[in-house]
Amino acid sequence: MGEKLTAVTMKTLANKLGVSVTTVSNAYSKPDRLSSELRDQILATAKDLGYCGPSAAGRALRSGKTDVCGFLFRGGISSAFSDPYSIMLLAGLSEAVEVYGASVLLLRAPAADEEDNQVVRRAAIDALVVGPTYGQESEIEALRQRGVRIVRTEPSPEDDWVTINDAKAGRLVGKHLAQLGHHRIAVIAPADTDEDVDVFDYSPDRLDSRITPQPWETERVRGLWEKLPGAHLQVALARDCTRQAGREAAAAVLDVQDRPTAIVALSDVLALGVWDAASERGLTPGRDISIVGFDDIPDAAFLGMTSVHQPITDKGRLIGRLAMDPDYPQRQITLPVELIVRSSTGPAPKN
Amino acid sequence: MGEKLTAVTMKTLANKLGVSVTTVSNAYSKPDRLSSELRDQILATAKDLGYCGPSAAGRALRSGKTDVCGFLFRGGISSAFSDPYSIMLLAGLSEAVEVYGASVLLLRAPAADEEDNQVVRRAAIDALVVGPTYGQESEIEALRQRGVRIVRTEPSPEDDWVTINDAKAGRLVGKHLAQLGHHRIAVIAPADTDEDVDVFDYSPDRLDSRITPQPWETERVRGLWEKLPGAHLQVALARDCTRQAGREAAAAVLDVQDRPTAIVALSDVLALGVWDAASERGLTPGRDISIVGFDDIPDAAFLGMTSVHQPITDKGRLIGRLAMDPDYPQRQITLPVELIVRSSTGPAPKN
DNA sequence: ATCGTTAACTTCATCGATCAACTGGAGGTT
DNA sequence: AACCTCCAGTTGATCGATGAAGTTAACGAT
Repeated sequence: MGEKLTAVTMKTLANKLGVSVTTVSNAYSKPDRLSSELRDQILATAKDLGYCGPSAAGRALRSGKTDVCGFLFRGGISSAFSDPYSIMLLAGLSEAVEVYGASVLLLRAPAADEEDNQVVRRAAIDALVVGPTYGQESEIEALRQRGVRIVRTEPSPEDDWVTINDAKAGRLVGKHLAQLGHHRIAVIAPADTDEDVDVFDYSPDRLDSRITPQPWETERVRGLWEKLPGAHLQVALARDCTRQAGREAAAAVLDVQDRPTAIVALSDVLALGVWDAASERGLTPGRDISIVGFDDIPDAAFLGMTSVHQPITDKGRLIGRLAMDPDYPQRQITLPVELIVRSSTGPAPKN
Repeated sequence: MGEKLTAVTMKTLANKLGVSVTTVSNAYSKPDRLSSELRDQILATAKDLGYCGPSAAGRALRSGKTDVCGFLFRGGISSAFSDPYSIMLLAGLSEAVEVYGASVLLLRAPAADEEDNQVVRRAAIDALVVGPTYGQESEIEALRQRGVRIVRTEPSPEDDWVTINDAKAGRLVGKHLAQLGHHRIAVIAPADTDEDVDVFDYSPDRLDSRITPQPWETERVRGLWEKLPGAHLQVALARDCTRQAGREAAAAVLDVQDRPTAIVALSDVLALGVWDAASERGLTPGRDISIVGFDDIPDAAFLGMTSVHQPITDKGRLIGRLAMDPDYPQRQITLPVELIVRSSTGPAPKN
């Protein structure tokens, strides 16, 4: 009987007060278009009736604004949350987006073999942040046509982006290791595969053929290679981008006769795993073996990891700003990188 | 001239194919209501015209479903991302929510002193996950009236929840420390304040008056107290729930004449800070001083922290299920806790 | 006295999709 | 032959709000 048969809408308020629906709408979104007395009266009545402001759906449909910024994860959500890099990026992004009164919607990108996922197409968003390249460009294209602004973390001709110079990051590491006299070097790269750890001698083509080529990965290795002419460069593929996977991959290159004198992990999470693997074998990082990471996440810095710093949180903030503000002047941005030398690297052992 | 004046909608498709809009709609959401030939034809045409599926706004308005689950953060987003607990919870939540084809929307709860934030009211969500209690119940109430399902991480008469028995968690720790012979104990509690570290002798009332009473905090201390009759229990308030804050708070209780023999941090992140503070003073956890945390996060487990384990990711998953499935039978769930004894606790030193 | 302007509202059309109810025909029943 | 059912669609109303374009009345300027 006394059930709530109809929801409270602007119409309810309008009828009760004898004003038009538009006026009620204005009370919320354009306060200067009506007398403040009436506005107060409307808001008071709203509170009385339990009306909690304009419905997002109606508003979104009519005005086309949702005040939501999508964040597209590659692979599973779990992978995103297991890497401090993603988390810090997300933190910066949220912070910036919040300033515009918007929120962040986490979207899972379908894996390459999944059928097109409706989750992304169905998202009600004003802008979409796309992480490291991910096959399904057609979905993104469709969203773009619908007026969704796209912001990427890698250069792209059509969209806005905020990135770092990954090749330079690689070169910084290469130069550092060259100066320390390292010649036998292993690279740990994430591969997103279930297979066993795979180790092979580096060449650009071979790397591309083994992993879904992610620009940030190939660029980093390329830069590294550039500054290490004549070095013996191996690549070990890690199952995914986690500490444990880094540990396993490192094990594969450490447990051989002529182990490398330096190990470069393409991200700090992997580098932490390398550290674990080294410690377990009684090797002291920086003395018996050099370890370098990328991204300079706090956990690694804390241990004394030599790493290429990038302003991750600032990157997130900038991305958020680009996403929410179509008038922000600079729309394709490269942030600086810097090698932070700590205790995990040292001269190559002389044996 | 050739600008895109009108977006491609279902109407566009319907006109082009000479069918009704409803049929186009059905092609997407009710495939069994039309012949598969026609459906294929519609989808093909959609691809041709660059139509990317039903607009979320229209769909949300008419059907009332958004396929979005809100997650309300207390305090700033930054605090949420700085605690592995939140992140693991979020990971589990996302994973579960995804199964229902939905996504997670991150919402920042306004601080107590901010004016009501529209972000929350404007959110287009089917369900809302509310973390540790947060003042603005009226906003939540309004959403509830609009049909948004509320799921909490703490017991609540009106809503669904998934929680742990915090008092029991406290008792487990208390019992453990009692058995080890500890009598001088300090508790590190997060306070969300900018003031200096504050240390005082424990009593339920005093604790409540110092911090915004969060049930999980007060319950944990209460349980602890229960199993430590006659012990000298101090409380030190940490600025917030970060490692650094834990370190500072621990410093305040360590740098005194009769320092406690055991320190209980109300969360593992804080406990890590305590560990740092102890190490800096040359104290070995488990021998010179015992340290206990809660939540059993990987970083702490890795170091050997004694902690009360709770299935955080599963908690997130369950919360997601409750949020997305109104028919899930059990709607108020208490998950088990378990004390994991590691190297950070040991017998109280005899001096 | 007339015109222009502004404040404070109202009217009307519309955003894009979905639901409830209905239709025409093919096929099966009794 | 009359009746029922199911399939494959159609029609029309509607979700809740907002932008564009009026409409008043009051006021000041000329």
